[in-house]
Amino acid sequence: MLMPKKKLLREKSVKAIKKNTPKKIKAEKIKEAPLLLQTLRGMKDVLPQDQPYWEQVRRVSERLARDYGFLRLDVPIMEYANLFVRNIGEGTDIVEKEMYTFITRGGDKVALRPELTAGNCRSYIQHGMHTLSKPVKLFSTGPVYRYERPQDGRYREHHQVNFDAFGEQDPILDAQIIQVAYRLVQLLGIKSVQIQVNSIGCPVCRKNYRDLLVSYLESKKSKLCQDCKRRLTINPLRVLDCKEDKCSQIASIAPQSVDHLCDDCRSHFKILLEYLDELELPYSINPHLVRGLDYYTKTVFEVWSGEEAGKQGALFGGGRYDRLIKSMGGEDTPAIGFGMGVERIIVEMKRVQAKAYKPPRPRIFLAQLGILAKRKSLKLFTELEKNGILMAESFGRGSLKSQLKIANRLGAEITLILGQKEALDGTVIIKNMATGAQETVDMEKLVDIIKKKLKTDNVVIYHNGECDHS
RNA sequence: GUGGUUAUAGUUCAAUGGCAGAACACUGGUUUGUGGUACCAGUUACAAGGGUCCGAUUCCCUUUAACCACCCCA
Repeated sequence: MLMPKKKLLREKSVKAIKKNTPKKIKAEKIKEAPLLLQTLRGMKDVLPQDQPYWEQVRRVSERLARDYGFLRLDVPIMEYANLFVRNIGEGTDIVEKEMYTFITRGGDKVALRPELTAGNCRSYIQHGMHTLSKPVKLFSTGPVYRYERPQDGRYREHHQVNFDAFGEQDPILDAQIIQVAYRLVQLLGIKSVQIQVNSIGCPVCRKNYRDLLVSYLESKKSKLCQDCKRRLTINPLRVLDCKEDKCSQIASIAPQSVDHLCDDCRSHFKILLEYLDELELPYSINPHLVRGLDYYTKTVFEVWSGEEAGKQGALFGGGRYDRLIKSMGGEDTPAIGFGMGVERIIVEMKRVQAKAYKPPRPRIFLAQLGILAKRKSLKLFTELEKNGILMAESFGRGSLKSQLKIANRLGAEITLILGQKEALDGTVIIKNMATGAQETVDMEKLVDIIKKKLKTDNVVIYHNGECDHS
């Protein structure tokens, strides 16, 4: 029942136009920016001072992707809106009120992606990746967009790191994905975490369970909070992780999904737990763990910070989505994956004082004095750079004093001084910043001498940042 | 989307219904081509708009934004 790709795509675009013409925004509601010098609400600049954390996340996740055989996939940040509406679920808040949806000049109803999985699946089908040897493991990372009220670590534009594996239903893949998630936080320096797992079953046993749960909750309906009364019809599973005391009490004695799985799902879950035991992961079964997106089946999991599953929320999570590819019009392909929010994990890294990436720092400062020297210094810098010697400079500054001040602040071990006299003689002064000793050397021999000095001083040229891969 | 707290310099914080202050940071200087400390000097702010008032950064309203709790999720 594989629909022709072109037809599938065209059908979507036509639907997209017909369905849901955009609600007209009243003219007076359209706001011009009061201040141009301000980021949009919920959007954030990643400043140089925060880059070490971002770089750490990039390095660690790319390394894990490589080590566990995940190939990188990048897909556009925009897709037909219906790709998300249909696959994430029409009733979910994400598509109902949080998507950035708009009509293009060409009349296509499109959306900025609110998550990565749907686009990855689209790409998987569109490019016939089912012909690759299974499992097809994909790593993706990039911005996603949700129009919601911002808070610390939660933005309208945030970045996710995603690991997905397609085409393998063996629970060993579930275990491996969870292991990757665990390794990821470990390598990021968040040592104290707990993994919670649950199984919400396949569509069949899930529906049976859901009916059971609803009838149970109906009997207690009067005691539920307002939100949960609403959830009861929209997404009853969500009642299970309501934080209201009265609801969680009711939830605590509610029927549990793990007790009502079909044979296949139960054995899948049982084998997964055996693998997790074998991996010695700090996991626990949380029968109240349900995830917000409609496409999940069987295994769902979350990574929590701290030893106890206390008040703190999940850092990130994921699960199995065995039906998604097929429902999108692809071959029946089981899949599992997880997504991690970068901003949120960085908040946690800072909280636990995790190590961030330290870029290589220049050990040498190049100072110049006088018009001729200034002119020559530009080229000298390049000559040294070509030889792999990393330097700092402050060409715009005039006085030697201020340049040495900078050199000192940057912690340079050596300052090269090129003055008027040296520029004429074809020499350079090498000044040891620790001792203050100076020597004048021939410009020709400079590269060799520097290299030698850096070596004997036990300084590695281009020494690598301290990205701990223990 | 709901409720709450907040908004003063690049940063962290003061004070005040009547000329807005510190620390750190930044720039320069303390003689002519030499850094860390010290000293001196300088740049930079009342989020935006309206109202009350002789006068508002201060009181009130609106907007915008940040943060917190919901909601939801990463």
